[in-house]
Amino acid sequence: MSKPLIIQSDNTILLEVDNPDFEDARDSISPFAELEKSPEHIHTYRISPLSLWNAAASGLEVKTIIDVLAGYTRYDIPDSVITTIKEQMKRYGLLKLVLENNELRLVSADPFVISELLHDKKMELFILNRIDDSSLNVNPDYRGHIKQALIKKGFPVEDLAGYEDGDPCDIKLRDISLTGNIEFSVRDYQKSAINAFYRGGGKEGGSGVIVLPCGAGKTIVGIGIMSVIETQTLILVTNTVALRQWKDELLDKTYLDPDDIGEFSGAKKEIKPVTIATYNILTYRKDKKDNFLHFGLFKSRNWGLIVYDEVHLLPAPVFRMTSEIQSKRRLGLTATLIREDGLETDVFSLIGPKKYDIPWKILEKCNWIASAMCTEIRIELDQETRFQYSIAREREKFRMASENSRKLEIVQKIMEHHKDDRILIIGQYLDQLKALNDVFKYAIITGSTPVSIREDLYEKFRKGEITRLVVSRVANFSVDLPDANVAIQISGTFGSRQEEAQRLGRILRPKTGDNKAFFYTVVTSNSVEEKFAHNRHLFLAEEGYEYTILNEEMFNERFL
DNA sequence: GATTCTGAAA
DNA sequence: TTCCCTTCAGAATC
Repeated sequence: MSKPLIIQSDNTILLEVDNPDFEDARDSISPFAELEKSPEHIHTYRISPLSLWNAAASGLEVKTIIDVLAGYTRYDIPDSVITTIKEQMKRYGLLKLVLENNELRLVSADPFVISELLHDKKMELFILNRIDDSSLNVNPDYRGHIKQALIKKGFPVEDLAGYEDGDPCDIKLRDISLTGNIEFSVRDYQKSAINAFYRGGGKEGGSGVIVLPCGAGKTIVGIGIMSVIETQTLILVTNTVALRQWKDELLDKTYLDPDDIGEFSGAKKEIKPVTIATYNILTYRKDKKDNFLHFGLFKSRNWGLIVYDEVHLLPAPVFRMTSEIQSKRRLGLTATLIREDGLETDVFSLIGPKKYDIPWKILEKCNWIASAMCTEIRIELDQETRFQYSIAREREKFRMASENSRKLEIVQKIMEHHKDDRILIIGQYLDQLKALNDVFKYAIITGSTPVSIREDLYEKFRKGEITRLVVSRVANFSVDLPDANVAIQISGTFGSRQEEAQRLGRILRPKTGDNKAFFYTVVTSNSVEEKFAHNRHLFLAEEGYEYTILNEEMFNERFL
């Protein structure tokens, strides 16, 4: 039997999907390579510097990587690829930040690296003086900036300068959760994540990112880490619902007193030993020229740990603030390290390297999340719109294809097929959703739906009083959106992988019975939408999900 | 004092 | 390149 991998000298890896070893090979290479393309038969992965640095930081060794590649490759591994792996892996830790004699020092075993830095214009600002061949004394105020500058030069610094402990805070986990009275225990993979973060105890275990899918209990990991470090903690979240959730979970899973947990948002400005704040309020400015009004929150207490929830959404100004507080322990939590704005290296150097992740498929096997069947249905535009489309300007085409009115028929057929299921219909355009709702008269939730009505509908949906819910892009943000077992996507943003992950996450909470969920995407064929839809698949393919792609004829055969 | 509305920013 | 959602502060209203 031939092997599934072809490794090319441009550092790409071709992976054959129909090979019996496909799944094993995929899971083995994903810790150090990023998926780039995923059409039907051959997937393309890339071994990039960043993916190798993250791998090095999470403890993977060169030998392990080369053994994996050697085990699955069809032809010899090109020498240049082996060289790249060795070189880049070595780069992580080639420069280290350490604290010696109360001075912040950049040290390296390689004197040439040190002399290279001494002759670099950009580094002049940071370097105080040269100590010897292997170490430089640098300005501690620029700890974050130094790491940012060096990673751009291709040197991911290993930061061993240690952390300030922060004021202590008694955070103990309960054995039994308050609500529901169920015995509460941290799952094995959550324990591994906590240990990975705290590896090395003090110095190494100070900062980094933990990657877990939606619904896998990132909050629990965060709380677990808080209970290990036991220090006053600042938690940053994306919105007020998440804020409320963190608070509820903290009260439910730890012995913290409600008086010890503060809420820092538009509504309240409390600062307590554990404080939860929104990104939004931190980046608030009266005027573009103003300073950030609430920047002081970072320094208002002697925090020992800063938690960044949904680190892939971290706004740029918060990065800037973060570079000022590199002596604080930092934990990033996310479902995907992918940022559409390419700030991945900033996450690496300012929050920290990836410390732990686990493929979704493995959680699925253990039934921690539901298994999902993904189907994409491609349909034509009707004759009239097709003509309009052909003469439309490029920028209007995407919207026309997205709002293809024939999508309604397909939605209807899918819903008939899933008569007894709980269905979310997710779309991007309000006009489209309203048009759909004029026909079906289901409950609809958009940004302008008041919170009280949202909660009422969520509640009814949870109880099963209503089984269909039409939602706009609120589906991407709203944390309290109830779980369903079928999602139908009728339009989406320009190829956002994140969005796809988020929306699939909506149906992944474990189900009673056979633990199955269904994810449908309806796309206009031969249009720009098709191209973008393809890009969205990338992330999911990386996590091992397959898409069945049906044209209208095939769809009708299966669904009638 | 609490709620709801508004517009701006991202 | 889009459109949309969210959040904030401050004003208006109860």
